[in-house]
Amino acid sequence: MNRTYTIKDIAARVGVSPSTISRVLSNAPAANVVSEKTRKQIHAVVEELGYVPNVNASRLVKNKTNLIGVVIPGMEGTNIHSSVLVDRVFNVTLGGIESVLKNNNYRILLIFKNDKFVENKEYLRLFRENSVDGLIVWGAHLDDNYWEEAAGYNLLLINSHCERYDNLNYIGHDNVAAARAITRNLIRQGHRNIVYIGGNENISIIRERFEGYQMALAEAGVPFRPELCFSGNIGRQAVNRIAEEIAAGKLTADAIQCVSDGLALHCGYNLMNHGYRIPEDITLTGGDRIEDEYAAMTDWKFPLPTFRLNSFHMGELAAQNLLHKINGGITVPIRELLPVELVEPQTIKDKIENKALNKEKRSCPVRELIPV
Amino acid sequence: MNRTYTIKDIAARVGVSPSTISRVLSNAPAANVVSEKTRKQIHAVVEELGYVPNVNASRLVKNKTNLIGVVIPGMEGTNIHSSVLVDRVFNVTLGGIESVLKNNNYRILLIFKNDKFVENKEYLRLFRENSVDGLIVWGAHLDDNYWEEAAGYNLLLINSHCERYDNLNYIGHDNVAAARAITRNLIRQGHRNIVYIGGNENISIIRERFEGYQMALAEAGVPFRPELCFSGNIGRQAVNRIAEEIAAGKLTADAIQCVSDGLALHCGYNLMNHGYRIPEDITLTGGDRIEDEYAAMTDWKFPLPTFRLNSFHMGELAAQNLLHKINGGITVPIRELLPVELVEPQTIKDKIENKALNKEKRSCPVRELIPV
DNA sequence: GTAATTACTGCAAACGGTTGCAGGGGTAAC
DNA sequence: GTTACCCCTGCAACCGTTTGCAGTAATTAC
Repeated sequence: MNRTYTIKDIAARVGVSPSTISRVLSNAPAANVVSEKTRKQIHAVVEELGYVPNVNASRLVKNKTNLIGVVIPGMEGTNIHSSVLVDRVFNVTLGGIESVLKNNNYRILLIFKNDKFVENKEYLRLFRENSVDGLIVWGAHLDDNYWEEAAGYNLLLINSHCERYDNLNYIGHDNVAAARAITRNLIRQGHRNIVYIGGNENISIIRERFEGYQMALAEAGVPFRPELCFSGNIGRQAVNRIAEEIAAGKLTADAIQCVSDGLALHCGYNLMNHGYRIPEDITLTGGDRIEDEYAAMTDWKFPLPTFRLNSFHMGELAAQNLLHKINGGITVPIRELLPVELVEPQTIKDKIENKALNKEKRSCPVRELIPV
Repeated sequence: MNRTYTIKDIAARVGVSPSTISRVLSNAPAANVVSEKTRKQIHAVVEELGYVPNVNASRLVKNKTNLIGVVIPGMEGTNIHSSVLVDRVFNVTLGGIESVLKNNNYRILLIFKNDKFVENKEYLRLFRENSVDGLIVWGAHLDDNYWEEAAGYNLLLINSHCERYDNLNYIGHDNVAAARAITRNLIRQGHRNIVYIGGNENISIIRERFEGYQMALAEAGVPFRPELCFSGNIGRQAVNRIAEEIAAGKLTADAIQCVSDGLALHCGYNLMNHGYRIPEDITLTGGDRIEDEYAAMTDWKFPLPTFRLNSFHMGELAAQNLLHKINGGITVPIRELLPVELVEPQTIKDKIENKALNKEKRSCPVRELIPV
C-alpha cells in the first residue's frame, strides 16, 4: 500500500503544470484542449503509477458529489404484507436506479430513515453538508409533516407520496387503476359481495388501491359497504378473524380483494382450512406479483388474479428524472405514474368476457427515457 | 434555498477565528478546549443559522470519509434459489451493518458489482480515490482472482469467501455444520438414500454445505454416492427432472436434502404432483429459513426441516470488525463463522431422538461486540 | 512583584484538485 | 515586418475545513 500519488506528482513526472493534468483527466472544457502529445504522455504516466484523483478534493472545489442518496425505511416493524415482498420490490427498484446512475457516473449513498428522519429534516442536512447532489426517498407517509423545505431541493419521492406537499417530485405506480381493474373484473364475474382487505391507510399506495376498489364499485352501480372493508395494521390475527367470520356466516363474501399477494396467501390458507375451495366457493385477488418461486407457489395453491408492478422501470425513471433535474433540465415538479399490468390466471380468465386494464391506462404516458 | 454558510461566517458573527469554530464542532482534542462561554455562543449561532460543516472539506483534510462501501452483486441473473430469498437475507444483513455504522457516525456507499469489478480491481480504486474508509464485499466466488492486493486494505468479505486468498477478512456462517446437522438428523431417522441437491459449487456456502453433507455421511458410516448428488446451475427444469427420475424409479431416494428452502419447495411441489406424500413417503429438507409468510407457506404445504441464519448479526459483526480494523484495533485477518440454528417441524422432530447442532458448535465463539 | 504555568485562541499552512485569466509561441494575413 | 489570431499551457487563487505552533492573558507559585 505505497503512498498515493497526487496530481502534482504526475505533473512533475510529465514536466507540465497540475492544471494541465487536471484538464486532461476531466476532459477539458472546449476552450482549453491539451495537445495530443502531452495528453498521451500524461495518460501514460497516470497508467504507470495507477494514479486516481482524490474525489474529495474534486467534490470540494466543484461543489458536486456525483452521489445520489437513496433513503429507505429502517428495518424495524415488518408485518404480514411487508418483509419478503417489499424486499423484492425494493431491491428491484434499487437495481433500476443503479442502472441509470452508473451510466452517468453517479454512486448511491444508502440512507436508512428512522422515525426522526423527516421530523428532524435530515434530508436538509444531507444537502447542506454536501453529502449528495440529489435524494430519492422511499416510504413517505401521507400525513408526513416537515417536507415543506424539500421542494427547493433535488429530492424525489418514490413508490409512495405525501398528500399535503403535492409540489414534491414523485414517481410511482398507478395504484388506483390497478385496484380498480381488479375490482371491475370481480364484478364482471358476477361477484357483488366483495370483501376488501387493505392496510395502513397512511401509505398512499394502500389508500389509492382502496380508492380504486370504491371507484369500480361506483362505476358498476354496486353499493359500497364499509362493513366489508378492513384496513389498519392487518396481520395474521386479523386475517384469521376475517376468515372465521366468513366461515361462521357473519360476513357474506363471494370474493375477497387483498391489497397484496402475501395477504391473499394467508387469507386463502385460512379459508381452505375452513373447507372453502378457491375459486369455486370464493374468489381471491392480490397485488404486487413478483416473478419467482414465490409467485409460483401462489399459483400452486390456488389461482390468484393480481397485478404486476414495473419496479425496475420505476427506479430508472426516478433516477433519470432526478439527474435531469440536477442538471437543470427540469424546473417544474416531476410527477409520473407508471401503469401496472394485470395478471389473470387462465382458470379465472375464462370467466371474464374481456380484460380491460391495458387498454385504458389512467396514468399519464410514460415520458421517454432521457439520457443525461 | 439561501446560500450555505461556512465556518468563516460563523467565526465572523461570533467574533472568533475559524479554528475555534472547528474545535468546538469537532470536539477539540483535549489540549485545546474552548471556553464554555465561547462554546455556548458558537452553538447559538450555529443553531440560529442552521450551519452544517461541509463534509467534503473535512474529508479532504482529514483523509477520512466515514463511509463504508457495501459491494453487492448486480441484478442480472437470478435463479431458482436466489431472488426473493436472497433479497431477504441480503436486506437483513444490510440492516445489521447499518445498525452498527449509524452508531459510529458512518454511512453506506452502495456499490453494485458487475463481472469486471474484481478483474479490474475496482475495489482498489475505491480506496485510492478516497471514496471509502472500508469495504464490505458480498458475493465473492471461490475461484475469484485479482484479490491479491486487497489484503492490505480495510476490506472484508461477507457471507461467502474466496478460497485462494485466505488472508482476506471474512465473516460468514458455519455452513458445514448446518448441512452436517441436517444430514445427521436424516440418518438418525433411518434414511440411507439421501439425495443432495446443491448449486453452483463456485460459491463457498454451496460448497461448504455439500461438504457438511458428506461429512455427516462419513461419520455415520453411510457410503457417499455421487450419483445421488446434483450441483451446478440448478433451476426449475433440473428439479423437475430429478423428481421425474425418482418417480420413474430410476433414482432411489427416501430423503432429499436441498441447499435452500426455495429449492425444497419446488422439489416438494413436483414430488407431490407425482403422488408422493411428504414426509410419509419421502422427507425433504431445506436451508436459509426466513421469518415471515414465506416460511409460513412452507410449513403450510409440508413439514420442512431447515436452518436459520443470523444474517442481522452477521452484518453487525462485519461492520464492527471492520470499524475496529479501520481504527487500528485489529491487525490480523478477521475470520469468523456464526453458528446457524436448526429448525425442526414438530412432526419430524418426534422422529429424532435428540437434536444436536446447538450443543456442538463448530465455529469459534462469537467475539463480543466492540463499540468503536 | 516577578516568574512559571495554565487556559484559551489565532495564524497560517496545509489537504488535492479546478479554473479564470494571462501569456508565450506559432501561424496566417496583409 | 507588423498585426491579429489561435492554440496551448502556466500562474495563482480558491473550495471549506483542520491542526501544529505560537502567542496572549489569566492564574498560580514563590
